[in-house]
Amino acid sequence: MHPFEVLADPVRRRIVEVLASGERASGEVVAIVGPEFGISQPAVSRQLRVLRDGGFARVRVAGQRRIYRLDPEPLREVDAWLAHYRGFWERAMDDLAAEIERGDRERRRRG
Amino acid sequence: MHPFEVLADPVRRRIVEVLASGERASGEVVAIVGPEFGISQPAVSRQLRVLRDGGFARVRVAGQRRIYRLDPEPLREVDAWLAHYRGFWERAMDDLAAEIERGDRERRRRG
DNA sequence: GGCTTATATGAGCAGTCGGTTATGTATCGG
DNA sequence: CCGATACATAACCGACTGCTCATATAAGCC
Repeated sequence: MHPFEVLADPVRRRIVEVLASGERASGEVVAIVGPEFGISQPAVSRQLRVLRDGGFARVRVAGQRRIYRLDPEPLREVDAWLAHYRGFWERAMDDLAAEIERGDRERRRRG
Repeated sequence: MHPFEVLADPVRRRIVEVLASGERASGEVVAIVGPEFGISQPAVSRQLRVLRDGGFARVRVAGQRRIYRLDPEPLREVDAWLAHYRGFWERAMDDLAAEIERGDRERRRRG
């Protein structure tokens, strides 16, 4: 699954957010995210699986707990994809700035 | 539609790519993207609509043509979201570097 | 005006996604 | 061992996505 596809779901984005603050057991993620979205334990568990399969999360078994930890790799991929367009939008920003500048001059000229 | 949701589709990502290289008429986008994905004109047209609705593209009417131009705003949103995690993966990179460093010392020590 | 070109939209349909309930599989604790 | 706990998976289902073909809309050209 493509990273963007994984991040298309709000529950998964939220889980990424949660995991970014540190490792969490599956049950902890359920306790946080479940109520927020009004979804059940299996629903969260499946989203964790998608994150795993998508490379966003690693699991470690600790007794009866599964500890999830964020893997930054796919996020870096997204960043790399985005980097292609960074030049583009900075240029657009410059154009906008130039436009505003031009408008200011215009208004000043008119008084 | 959330930017990530818009970018979840490969056809739409490709169209963003195409538009990043400059304005294109709808028909030009169809001519490029259609064959690449083996999809019809209406299919491309509908993806252009999703990009429009998602704020990724602006249209200008020129006679019977519709000229599409990329709007960087949603891309910047994605970048902003990602920025929260940039620190996280840089830290992860440092950890990895430290790990490699440690491994190197280990190997050196063992000869 | 009537034909052609450019593009969008409607209707219909198969496939996928994400949810639910029910159940399976380990591990912990007495 | 056995019940409780933590988590994953199975089976099912409704909603949504993205495609197709057919058609609508509007401008360009003679």
